[in-house]
Amino acid sequence: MADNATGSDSLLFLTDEQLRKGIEAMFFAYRGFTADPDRILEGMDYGRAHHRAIHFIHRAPGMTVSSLLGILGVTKQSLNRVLRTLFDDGLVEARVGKTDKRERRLHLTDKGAALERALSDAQRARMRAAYRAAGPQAVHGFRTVLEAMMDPEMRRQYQGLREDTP
Amino acid sequence: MADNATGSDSLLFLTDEQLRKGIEAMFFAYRGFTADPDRILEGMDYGRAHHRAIHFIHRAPGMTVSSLLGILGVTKQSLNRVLRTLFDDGLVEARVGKTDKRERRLHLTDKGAALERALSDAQRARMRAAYRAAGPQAVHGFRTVLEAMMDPEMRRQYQGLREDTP
DNA sequence: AAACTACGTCAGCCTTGTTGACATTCTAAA
DNA sequence: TTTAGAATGTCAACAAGGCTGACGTAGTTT
Repeated sequence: MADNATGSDSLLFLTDEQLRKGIEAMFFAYRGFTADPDRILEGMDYGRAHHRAIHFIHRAPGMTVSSLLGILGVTKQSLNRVLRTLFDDGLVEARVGKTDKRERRLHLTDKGAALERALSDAQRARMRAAYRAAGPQAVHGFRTVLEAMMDPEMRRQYQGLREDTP
Repeated sequence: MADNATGSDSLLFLTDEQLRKGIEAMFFAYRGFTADPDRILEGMDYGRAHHRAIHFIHRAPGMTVSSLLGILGVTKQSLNRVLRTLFDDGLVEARVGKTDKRERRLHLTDKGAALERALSDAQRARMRAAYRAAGPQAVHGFRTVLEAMMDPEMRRQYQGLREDTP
């Protein structure tokens, strides 16, 4: 439990009203969270789904299609539609697995990495501004609560990603 | 700025790596955030869009269509499709404005309030568990960072809603 | 050889967003 | 008192990005 620093561990932070505020904060903040990348993407032929794929391929290069599927939590048909355009446009390339040739190991091309940078620069800029305004203590709390909100399976994905090159 | 409680206001919390963790935390946590209501809704003819409308009508009864439009940030055509089904199914009713008869003041019916309760009970349960696990300090930080992430306009919506009955 | 796995693909459907155009009713201003 | 504008509803068409179901092709494992 927390360290009761205020002296009033009054549980007032668990009232329905406080919870409602938290719920709405998630709703409004998520809009801000996606707004900047969305603005960059619009006009291109891409959307938020492409952003997510690019993000996670960048994060763990060499990731297989099925592990990306697991992280994104969509069907392979849905992901495939996205990946196909990324292949066709030369943003992502798939290399046949070394030990298991059925696997497609996903990597960003230079072009893909450039777009990734543009998107994540925009998203990080907002995040950085928010972090800076809130301070390190708040950031720690922010992360703690978000982690506690995740489904256990997602929490594993969140914590467990590593360089996916065996 | 923050109160530098740790003695090391090292700005290490602003590294790209820390920001990336925050970004992914938002992504995974938002999935958990919507999962429970989505489960309730599926099988009914409703979706997340209906949930949002119901939530905000509950929160500020008597709200006009255009202010709901402003909060949700969608087009009137899109909202109308949702509202129409809610009217037809008797979850929401529209009362003509007293002073301005062009306005439709939105209210939940008993049936609508019942669904709202089911949805928000589920969503609050997860939120409450997360809050309790994280503790009051963390919750405060959570809210602080989320607020700082919002667009200014959305922040006003977040802070400014009041009983919308003039 | 048979079974299973990883991946791709076709086809069709749904929700929820978008634009554009237009109609109605009511308010407010000239 | 017209007239402009605001609040709302609605029709049509389209797009993104989810979904299911079915099927095919490599490659692996048993």
